[in-house]
Amino acid sequence: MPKVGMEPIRRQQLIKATMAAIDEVGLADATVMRIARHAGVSAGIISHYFGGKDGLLEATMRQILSDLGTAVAARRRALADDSPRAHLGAIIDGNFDRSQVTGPVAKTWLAFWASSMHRPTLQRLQSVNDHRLYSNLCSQFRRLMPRQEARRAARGLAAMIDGLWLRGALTPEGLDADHARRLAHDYLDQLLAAHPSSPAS
Amino acid sequence: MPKVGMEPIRRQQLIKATMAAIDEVGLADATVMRIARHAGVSAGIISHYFGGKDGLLEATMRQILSDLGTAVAARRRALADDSPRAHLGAIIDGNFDRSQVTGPVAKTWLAFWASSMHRPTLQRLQSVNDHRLYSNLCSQFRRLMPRQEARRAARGLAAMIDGLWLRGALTPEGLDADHARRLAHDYLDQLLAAHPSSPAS
DNA sequence: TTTTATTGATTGAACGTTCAATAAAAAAAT
DNA sequence: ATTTTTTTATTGAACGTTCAATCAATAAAA
Repeated sequence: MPKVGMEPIRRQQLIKATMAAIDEVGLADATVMRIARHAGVSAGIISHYFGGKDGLLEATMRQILSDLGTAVAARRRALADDSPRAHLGAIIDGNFDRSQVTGPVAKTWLAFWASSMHRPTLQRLQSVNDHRLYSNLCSQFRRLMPRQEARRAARGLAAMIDGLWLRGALTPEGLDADHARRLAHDYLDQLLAAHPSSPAS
Repeated sequence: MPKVGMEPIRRQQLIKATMAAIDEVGLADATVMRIARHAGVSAGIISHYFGGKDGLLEATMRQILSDLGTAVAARRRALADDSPRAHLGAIIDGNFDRSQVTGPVAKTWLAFWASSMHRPTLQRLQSVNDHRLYSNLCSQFRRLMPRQEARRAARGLAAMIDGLWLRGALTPEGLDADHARRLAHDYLDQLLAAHPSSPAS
């Protein structure tokens, strides 16, 4: 079947296969051969398109982060009003969309999260993403409260989002996105309730 | 140096060395030889005392969970009053003690968390521990609100605790336990504020 | 002298990477 | 249109490395 212009197709195939393999047996046992089998290709092709296993893993993490960023940005762009609460709500919803919070993506994300502690490349990606979330939250809270408090609120909401999502990834039944979203929104309401310019929702 | 009664000493040594190795290079690169070197012994001894690498990893996770349980239980026993708020506060504080939230323990915990998704033995340990936390939280909230709401509150607080801790494990500077504790307590206050029999703190 | 604790070289399995060989499509030539 | 040539995509066996586990040998206490 070799045709011209296979590169983007194969890259996408292999990234998806990587998530499937990690979902199936975990990052530690996601060998190149298992990933290749998921994609229906041979093991050698991975080095050809990604320079090696590490390149594929990095590309996979990039894909997940990029999907997440897209989901958040789309919801913020579609916002009716420009209030801080609306933006913060959109950020929450975007984080619980996460281009399907479905099993494979969630487990892959957590696996990368853990291994980003010791792989500089992944750590950089994770750190950039993390800073973006924090800074987005912070600048919205900043419109309603002094800097110090805004920082606290941002840290709290970020922790809540990550915590809900982490627990979702670990429970065998998977994340109940609606339930998680509701808890996060409730927390957001409580954070805003103590401050003046927040209309009762 | 071989003496009689080395077993408990070596076991403790090796468990500590396991955390040190995971802190240093991550679970994936924590080989038996590296762990043994950290403990100042040979690689073969691991199989002798733990039956193999898996046995050592399981024992290490058990140790962490047991330390956590001890920290929480101690604070609850030392409580002055028996109010739900006091118990919940003690649970929070115990979780942010975690027998030192210091680097090695925190990173080891997160590493196990991630790999518990695919190792049945670790998953069982993690699940038992998780259920204990949730059920403790739930029964205290239950004293102040109807079951449905108590469940929600317990889920929310558990997520907040895990989220704060997770973020702490990932930031290079490590977890700021005081700050995390304060955020969790604030959230707890907000959860309780909406309900009758909670005196203003 | 017996028992207990420990070592470290060895073994076999598993892994990622490489690369010569191959197969299929595209392009060029007839 | 058909054949030939070139290009692109892919394979899978071979290689070197790394790891966990084993076990005969050893060393120190009892």
